[in-house]
Amino acid sequence: MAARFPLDSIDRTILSALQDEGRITNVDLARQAGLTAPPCLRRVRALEQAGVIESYHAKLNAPSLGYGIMVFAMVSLRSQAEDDLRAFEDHVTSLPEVRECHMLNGEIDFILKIVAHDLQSFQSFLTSQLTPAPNVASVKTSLTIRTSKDNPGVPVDPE
Amino acid sequence: MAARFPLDSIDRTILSALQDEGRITNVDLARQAGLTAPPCLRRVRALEQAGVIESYHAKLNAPSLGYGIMVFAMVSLRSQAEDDLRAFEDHVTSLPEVRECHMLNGEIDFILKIVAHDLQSFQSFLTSQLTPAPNVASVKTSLTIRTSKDNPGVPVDPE
DNA sequence: GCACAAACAGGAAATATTCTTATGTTCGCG
DNA sequence: CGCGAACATAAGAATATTTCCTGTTTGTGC
Repeated sequence: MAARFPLDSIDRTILSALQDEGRITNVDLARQAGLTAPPCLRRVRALEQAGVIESYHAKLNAPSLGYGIMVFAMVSLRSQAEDDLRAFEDHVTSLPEVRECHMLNGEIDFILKIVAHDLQSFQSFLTSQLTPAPNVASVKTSLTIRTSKDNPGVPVDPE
Repeated sequence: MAARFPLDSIDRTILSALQDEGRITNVDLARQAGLTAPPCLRRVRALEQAGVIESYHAKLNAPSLGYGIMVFAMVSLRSQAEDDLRAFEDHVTSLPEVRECHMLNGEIDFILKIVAHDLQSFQSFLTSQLTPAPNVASVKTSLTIRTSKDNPGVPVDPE
């Protein structure tokens, strides 16, 4: 669903509002978009169908759930053959502590966003699950001290 | 709202469901949690109030909105004095292309997640907004080739 | 140029569903 | 036995969703 779609100004207003406030009611959304409820809902459904809206999620407070640690890991592999890349991706996909995995260009092959309950459990995760994984050449990790900006998605220009 | 809160198994079920599916109806959520609607809604409201649920967001398809490029930028500053760190954070907060800004330990001071319409607009953003910013010592950027995992938030263990 | 039909998008009204509040009821505990 | 906490039931209000209708635009044939 790569969704090439002609998005007009009303669609963008809707998308921006839903990205900011995913549980806004359709009535309020329609008001913001300058529509009545039915056509607004039709547009939302069409945007979902087309894959422009991929999903909806609650953003949770990690510390409240016992996750006090967030780490970025820069991983380099020994082989960059497609099969080996896939194998690594499959491996990290199966690890719940790994929340994001992005393949990069340059010397670093992957950057991972990892969460953990505390430093100790992160260390044990690192040495038991990540560093010894097949084909891993090097792992450099950096602890997050604080996050000053964490906006979802992309800017939605009114246009 | 750092929210220390005793979360029982039902709360965790609710949080997990909302993190996965932010627009689930309270009726369905209650069914999953093994409750009727009213106590389920009370719990959701309490979790929102306590800051365990911070917000809700639609996840949008970036390419559909014309954002084909995602980049990680590793930034080092000349001074790590708190005022200088804050100044840099304030600066990137004002840049819509920068979606995330995390302060790290070690040699790299910040990692930024940046989106752009294309390589050209990213280059111009980089050279006009980021590299020449006050106190910036070095910026290393890595283009995202593909993202194989992009899960929201944290794992929610049933416990 | 003009009439017409088809396709499209929005609005109004009606219905179904959900949310929300008020009011009992049960259970565990002191 | 009384109390408080948490849930269920029930009712009313708000919302979502469907259906149908209207206006506009587009393209076509005369």
